[in-house]
Amino acid sequence: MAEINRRERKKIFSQKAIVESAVKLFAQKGYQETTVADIMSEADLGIGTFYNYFQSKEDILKHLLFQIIVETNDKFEELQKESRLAGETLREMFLFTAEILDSKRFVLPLFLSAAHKGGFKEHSMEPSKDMSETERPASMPKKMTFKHIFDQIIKAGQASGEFRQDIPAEIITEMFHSVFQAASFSSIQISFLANIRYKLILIMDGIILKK
Amino acid sequence: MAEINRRERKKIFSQKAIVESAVKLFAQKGYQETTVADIMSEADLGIGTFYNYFQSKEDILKHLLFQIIVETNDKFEELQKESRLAGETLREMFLFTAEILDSKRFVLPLFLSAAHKGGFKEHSMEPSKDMSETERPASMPKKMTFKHIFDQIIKAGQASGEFRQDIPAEIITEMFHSVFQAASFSSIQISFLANIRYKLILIMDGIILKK
Amino acid sequence: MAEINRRERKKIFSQKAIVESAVKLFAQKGYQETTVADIMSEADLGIGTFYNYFQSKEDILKHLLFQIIVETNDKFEELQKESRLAGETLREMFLFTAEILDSKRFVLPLFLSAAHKGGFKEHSMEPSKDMSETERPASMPKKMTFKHIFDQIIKAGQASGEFRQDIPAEIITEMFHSVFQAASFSSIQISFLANIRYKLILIMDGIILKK
Amino acid sequence: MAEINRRERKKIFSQKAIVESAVKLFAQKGYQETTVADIMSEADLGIGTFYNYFQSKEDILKHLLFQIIVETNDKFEELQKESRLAGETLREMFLFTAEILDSKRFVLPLFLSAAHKGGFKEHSMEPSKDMSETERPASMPKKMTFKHIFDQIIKAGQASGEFRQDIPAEIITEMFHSVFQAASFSSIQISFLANIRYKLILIMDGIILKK
DNA sequence: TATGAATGAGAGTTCATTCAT
DNA sequence: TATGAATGAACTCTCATTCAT
Repeated sequence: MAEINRRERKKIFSQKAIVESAVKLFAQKGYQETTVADIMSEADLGIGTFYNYFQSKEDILKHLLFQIIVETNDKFEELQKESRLAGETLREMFLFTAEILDSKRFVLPLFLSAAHKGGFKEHSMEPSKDMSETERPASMPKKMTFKHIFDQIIKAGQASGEFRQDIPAEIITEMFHSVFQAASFSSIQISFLANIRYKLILIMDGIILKK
Repeated sequence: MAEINRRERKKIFSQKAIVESAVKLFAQKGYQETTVADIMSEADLGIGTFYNYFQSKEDILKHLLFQIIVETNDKFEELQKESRLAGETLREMFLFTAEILDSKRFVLPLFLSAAHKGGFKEHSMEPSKDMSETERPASMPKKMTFKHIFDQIIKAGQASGEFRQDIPAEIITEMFHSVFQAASFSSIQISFLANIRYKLILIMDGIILKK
Repeated sequence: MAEINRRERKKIFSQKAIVESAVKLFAQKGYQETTVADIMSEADLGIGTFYNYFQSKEDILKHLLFQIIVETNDKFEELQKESRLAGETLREMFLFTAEILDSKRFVLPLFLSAAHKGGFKEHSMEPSKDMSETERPASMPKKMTFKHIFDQIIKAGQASGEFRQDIPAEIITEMFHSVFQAASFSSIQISFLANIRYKLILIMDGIILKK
Repeated sequence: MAEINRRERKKIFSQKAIVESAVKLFAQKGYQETTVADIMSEADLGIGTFYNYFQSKEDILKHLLFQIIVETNDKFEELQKESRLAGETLREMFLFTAEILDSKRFVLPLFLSAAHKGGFKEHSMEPSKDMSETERPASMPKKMTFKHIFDQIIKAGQASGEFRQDIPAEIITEMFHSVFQAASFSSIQISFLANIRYKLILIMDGIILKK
C-alpha cells in the first residue's frame, strides 16, 4: 500500500537524517566528543529514536565504516574487470579512496584509536541491523579492507616487474594508508586532493622501476 | 637546607612517578581511557596529589608533548652545529624522532584528535606549571614543532639543489610525519624502527635528485 | 452481521493472543523484565495494538489477577452447593487453587510486591476495559479473594468443631497462602503438586481436631 | 594519627548512612522502585558517593543479604554449642530469624524474585568490597543459608525420632521459610512476631511425634 | 482495528575535580 | 605537600506510551 510505502520512506528518511548528523558531528567534534543527544538534536529527532535504528553509539560507527568498505570493494571489483597496469589501477584506487575519505575524514582517527586499543578490528566489521539497502549480495564472499586491496595491487605490480621488490608490499601499502591520514589532518593551505596528488607522485616515483 | 633539599627531591620524585605512570598507562590504554585515579594508583600516590603537579588531566598531556618538543629541538640544535648535507641531517633527525615516538606512541593519536577538534594546537603548547627542571633558558627564542624542524631541513635541501623542488616542502614534511603515525599503529610483523627505515628509503629515493 | 461477527471474533482472537503471550512471558521472565514490545512480538501483533485492549502494562496484570479470582470464585460457589465437611471443602479448594497457580506462577511475586508497595490491593481489583466475555453477571455481589474464601471455609470448620479454635482463622488462611508462594519458588526436586500435597497433610494434621 | 581515625570514622559513618537509607527505602518502596539517587538523597550525600562504597546498586543488596546470612550463621553456631532437643533448637532459630527478617522485611521479595529469574543465588553470595568489619574469620569454612541451617536441624530431629519422618525435611524447611514470607506481608492486624508464633505452634504440632 | 516510529523522562554509572584535614 | 571522600554534571541506554496513518 501507499501507506506502507510512505511509512517506509519516512523511516529511511529518519535513518538518513541520523547518519548524516552523525557524519557531520563526528567530523566536527570527533566520535568521543559527540553524544547521542547531539546527533539526534542535529537530526531534529528524539533521543530514543536513535535506538530504533542503531543498537548503540558504537553501532552507527560500525555502520559508517562498513559503508566505506563496501564502496571501496565495489570500486576495486570494477577496476579488476578492466585489465590495466598495476600502476594505473593503484592510481585509480588511491584517488577513489581519497575522495571517499575526503567526505568522511572523521573515520581515520577512529580507525587509529580503534587499532590502538584493540577495539573493533577493521576486518571484524559487520553490517548493523537494517542495512538492507547497502547489503552485499551473498555472491560476494568477503569484504576486503583497504589494506587487502592495496596489498593485492602492489603485489601484482611487484610480480609483473612494474614495482620495486626490495621493499615489502605491506610497507608500501602502509605508506598509502598513512598518506590518507596525514592529508586528513593537514594544516597546509591546499585542498585535500591536491595534497594527496603530490604524495602520490612522490611514492610512485619511489616505487616504479624505470628501465 | 638539607630539609628543603629533601622536600625538593621528594617533590621531584613524585612528579616523576606521576609522569611515568601517565606515560605507561596512556601507552597501554590510551589517553581517554586512562583516569586520573588510574595514574595515581599506578604512581602509588593519592588522587589529590595529582593536582599539586598538574592543573588538569589535559595539562599532563601538554607537559608530555612539550617534553617531546624540547628533546627534538635539542637534537635539532645539535645537528645544526655540525654542518652536513641536508639529506644526512634529515635522516638523522628522522631516526631520532622515530626513537622518541617509539617510546611514546600514545602521543600520535592525541596529536591527531587534538588537531582534529581544534583543541590544543601543536604550537600553542605551553609548559605546565612547575616545570623548572625541563624549562628552556629564556635565551632560546621559541620551541619549534616537528613540522617547523622538518620544513626547515627540507627547504635547505631544496635550496641547495639536493632535493626535488616540484613538490612543496610542507608536503614532504607531512609525509615524514605520516610515516610516524602509520608505523605507530602498524600491524605488520616487523619492528617500529625497521618499518620506519624502509619508508625512509622510499621517500628519500623519491626526493633526492640524482645527477 | 457476519461482518460484525468476524470483526468481533478477530478482536477476541487478538485479545487472547495478547493475554497468552503475556502469561507466557511473565512466567518466563517476570513482570518487570517483560516489555510490552516483548508481549506483542510474541503475539505477532503491532505494539500499538496492545493499547487497544489494555490501558497500560499494569492493566493486563490486573486483568490476569482478576481472571484467577473469577475462576476461584466459580469453584467456591460450586463447592458451596454440595454440602460437605469443611475439611473436604478446604482440601478441594486448596488443590484447585494450587492447579491454577501452577499454571500462572508469575502472579505470586506480583501479589507480594504489589502488597508490599501498597500498589493495587487484592480487593481493589477491577476488571479492565472490554472484558465482556469474562465479566461476571451483576447478580454476583462481589468477587471474593483467596483470603476471603479460605477464611470463610476455616471459620465454618471452627464453628462446627472440626478445626482447632485456639488459632485465628486468618493465621491459618495465611499459612495456606504461604504454601502456594513457597511451592512456586521451590528448588526441591519434586513437582509443584507433590510439594503442595505434603504441606497440606502437615497443616491438616495441625488443625483438625481428632476426637 | 587522630586525623586518620577521624577520616576513617567519617567513612564508616557515610557507609552506615548509605546502608541505613537503602534499608529504609527498600523496605518502603521495594528494591526495584528505589533509585540510587533516592538512597543518596535520603543519606544526604552526593550520588557519586554511592559508588565509593558499592560497585553497583545490586552490590548493596548483596551486602545486605550477606549481613543477614552472617548473623544467622552466628546464631546457629551458638545454638550448636549448647546441646538441646532439636525441637528447642528449631524454635530458637526460628524466632531469631523472625526477628532479623522483621527488621529487614524487604529482603524476602528480593530472595523470591532473584530465585525466580535465576539471578544471584542465595549461596553465591559474596561480601561486597570493604566489609572488613563484618567479615568472617577464615576459620569459618562456609556460610550456610537459611535452608541449610533449618534442614540440618530438622534432619537431626528426624534422626533422633523427635520429628515425623514421613515428610521430607526439605518440605518442612520450606514451610518455615514460607511462614516468614507470609508474615512479612501479612495484612492481619497482629504483630509480625505474634503472627509467627501462632504458625510455629501449628507446624510444631504437625511435626512433633507425641508418644 | 492495527500499526510501529517517535518520544523523553528517568535509570545506573563514570570521573575530573575540589577541599578539609 | 599529601590525601581520598565527596561531588554532580554528563553520559549511554531503556521502555511505556502516543499518534498519525
